[in-house]
Amino acid sequence: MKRFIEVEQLLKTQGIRLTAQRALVLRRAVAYLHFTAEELVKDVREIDASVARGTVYRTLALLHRAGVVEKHDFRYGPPNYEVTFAKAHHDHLMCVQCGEIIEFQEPRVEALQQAVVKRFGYQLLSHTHKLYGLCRACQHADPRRAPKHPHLHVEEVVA
Amino acid sequence: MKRFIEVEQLLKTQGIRLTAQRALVLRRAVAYLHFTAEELVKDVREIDASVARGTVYRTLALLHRAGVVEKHDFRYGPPNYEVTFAKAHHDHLMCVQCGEIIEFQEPRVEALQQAVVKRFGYQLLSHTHKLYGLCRACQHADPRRAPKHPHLHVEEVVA
DNA sequence: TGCTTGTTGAGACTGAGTCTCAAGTAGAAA
DNA sequence: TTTCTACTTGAGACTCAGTCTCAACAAGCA
Ligand SMILES: [Zn+2]
Ligand SMILES: [Zn+2]
Ligand SMILES: [Zn+2]
Ligand SMILES: [Zn+2]
Repeated sequence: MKRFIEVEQLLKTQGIRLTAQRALVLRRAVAYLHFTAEELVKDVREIDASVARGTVYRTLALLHRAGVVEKHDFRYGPPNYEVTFAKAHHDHLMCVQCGEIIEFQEPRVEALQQAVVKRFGYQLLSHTHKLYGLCRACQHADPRRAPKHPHLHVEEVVA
Repeated sequence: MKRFIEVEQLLKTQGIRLTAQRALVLRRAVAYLHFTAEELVKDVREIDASVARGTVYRTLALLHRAGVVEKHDFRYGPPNYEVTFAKAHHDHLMCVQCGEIIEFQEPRVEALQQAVVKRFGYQLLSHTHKLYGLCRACQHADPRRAPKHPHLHVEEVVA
């Protein structure tokens, strides 16, 4: 809820109108850690079926432009979105077997990125750094047992 | 041409049949540094219009399974493929303005990745590390001049 | 030669995302 | 309030990349 209100204020300062539909989309988005666009569509429409798919996509794009939402192209499954507003920068480690996503920070890598771009005369704008592997459980489990990239993590349930 | 023959031999040891269609797809693929699936379809069909789209995709998947081709999801534009067979591991730096792609190696980052996964008890299988920024030219150029993510780099022209 | 299996072309199909447009709001002005 | 304008929306058609199906077609083999 706190995140929701912070974002609400940010949008106001940017002159972006927070309609009822947008508020619902945002409220559901901040409830997730990572989510796909279609998951969010489904989730939102379960609460209010009159909200059109296009509206969810438009709002997602809006929030992205406003710097509230980031898009992650994980190699397995469809792209993932994340409300990164008011969250420290982090990169991701994913279990290719069960789909668990871990967020990590590694300042030494971030520093080396600057060194790399300097080598080529580039100005660094952004980066993605994703590690893929097997979590401890999946290293030992029967590979036929675990489902591939299932459910996403829901942080809290907002009514 | 050398790469083509090396790959040809690798496929033979894996018992994968190199049909005329597959050979054409492969021959065109090794001519590129990075390419999209649809670009390769177009390219191949310009030489032999009887080759079906499905065949190009199937061959790409085949080469991927054989460890010959890698897929890169750059954030801008459609996914890119690369024949990485007999090439040293590298990561990528992309200019978001003109689309230039630079390959770089940074062993210290590779080492730190191992440290990260160890922290979480993971076994590292693979990773992607992409830096996005502005090349020297685009930092100074009028932003309206340069086209966005254009042409891909062709390494050699194979008849 | 026939048998078996793998491969292909053609085209239907899918899923994710975009676009269009008429109808519906929210403010701002009067 | 009413009116004007600009923004937003729902509905659904559309696009594009990629996948699937299947009948026809080769390769390799006995
Ligand atoms: Zn980072
Ligand atoms: Zn995250
Ligand atoms: Zn690397
Ligand atoms: Zn490369």
